[in-house]
Amino acid sequence: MKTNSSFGVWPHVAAIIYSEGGVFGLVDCNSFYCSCERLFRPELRTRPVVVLSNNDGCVISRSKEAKEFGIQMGEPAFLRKDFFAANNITVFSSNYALYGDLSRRVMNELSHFSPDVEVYSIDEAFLGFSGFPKDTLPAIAKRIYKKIPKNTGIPVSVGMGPTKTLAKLANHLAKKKDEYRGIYIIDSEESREAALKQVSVADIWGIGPAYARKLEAVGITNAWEFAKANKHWIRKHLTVVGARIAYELNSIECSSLVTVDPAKKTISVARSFSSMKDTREALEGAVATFASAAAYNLRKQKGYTNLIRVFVHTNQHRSDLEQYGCNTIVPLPVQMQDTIKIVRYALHGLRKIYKRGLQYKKAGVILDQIRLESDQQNDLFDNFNRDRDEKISEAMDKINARYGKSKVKLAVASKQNAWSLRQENLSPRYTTRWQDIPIVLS
DNA sequence: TCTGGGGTCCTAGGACCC
DNA sequence: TCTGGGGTCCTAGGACCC
Repeated sequence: MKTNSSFGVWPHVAAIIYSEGGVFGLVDCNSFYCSCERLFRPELRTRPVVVLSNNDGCVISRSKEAKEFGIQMGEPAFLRKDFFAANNITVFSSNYALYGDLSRRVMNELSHFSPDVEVYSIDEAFLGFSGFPKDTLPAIAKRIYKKIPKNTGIPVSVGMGPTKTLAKLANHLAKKKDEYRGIYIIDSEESREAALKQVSVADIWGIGPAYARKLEAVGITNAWEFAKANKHWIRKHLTVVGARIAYELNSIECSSLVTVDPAKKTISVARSFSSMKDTREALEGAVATFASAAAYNLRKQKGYTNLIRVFVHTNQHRSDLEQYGCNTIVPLPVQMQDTIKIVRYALHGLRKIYKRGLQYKKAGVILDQIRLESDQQNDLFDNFNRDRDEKISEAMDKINARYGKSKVKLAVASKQNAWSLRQENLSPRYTTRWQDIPIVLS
């Protein structure tokens, strides 16, 4: 490919560089899940706290105090059980109903600071500040830093910069270095250089362990060196993804704000079982339940799936047991969205891969090739009663919305409680369940 | 006994079409 | 002797994110 631009093989970059320079903010909640739990347990405010993943499997959130104990992200909880007890570290099972609700409150507060908010994940958002006078940014950052904890109880860090990657990097510094007191703003060449020199390549947004290893192997260790490195080398070894990151670190915008959440292209539901399962019936119960949940999410975004994947595998951490893992693709004759058909095809897939006599630890269902309703093509030879099955799903959704999740489900999804989660330290749903709302005594 | 879950994007290669 | 080539779609695998 040959172009006239001096950007050679990156014409898309040439197109972007001449657009107006923006300003982005990244607001990130500190130890989000731990902060949510502490909100209703004020006595824990200065105590070490950790939150565990589904099934109480591994550590997924740590308070500052817990990090100081050397507890790592992703550590298996059972290895640390005694350590937690010995050091008086409070442990919570994850409570997504609570975190989701508090996340909505934080995002709502953030929308008061900018008309352009990209909710990037449950605990962070990008804000657009293009057109805001540069000298107002420090005051805005300070207001966000104070207002969010005041109004929601959740502490945050604030980063700002001319690209999303720089805002993210600024946020990283704001959070990691106490001297910045939760705020870092890149608004000059000096502040950009100072920031890049303090961040190692592995901590750049988009650089994972594999890319970091490649960079370190050629002597590139921090973000400043990466930004200055040869772009052809980067393009070749880190693909266009790496090249975009390098440009963004040089204040050249390659990624813009996404303020409407796009429809998902795949929807997956998968769980590890709290204890291993060996019967086909138990796996059928799990797969039917996962397929039902996935189908419900599919209908929520008004999508239709064209292809279902089903997978199962044994416990990979048990070298003493026979290992087996398999996934299968079930192409669908017509696109579909109703629970009854999706469960039927998912179970068909399971029967193809199920092997007798093994101890299964995990299963999952993935709906793939999702298209929007408006794109739907009717198949001339469609011999299903689409109308009937879709009406049943619609009725199930209505009943469940009114009387509670999973009040109505397919019989097969009730087969044995194969996949029930272990949640030994679950907090109440303080904000989303009437019975769990805290009572204040005056 | 016990090791999470849900996504996206990029690339290379094959199938298929005209 | 000479045995196309471009476009699109799909998949698998790898890398990344939270």
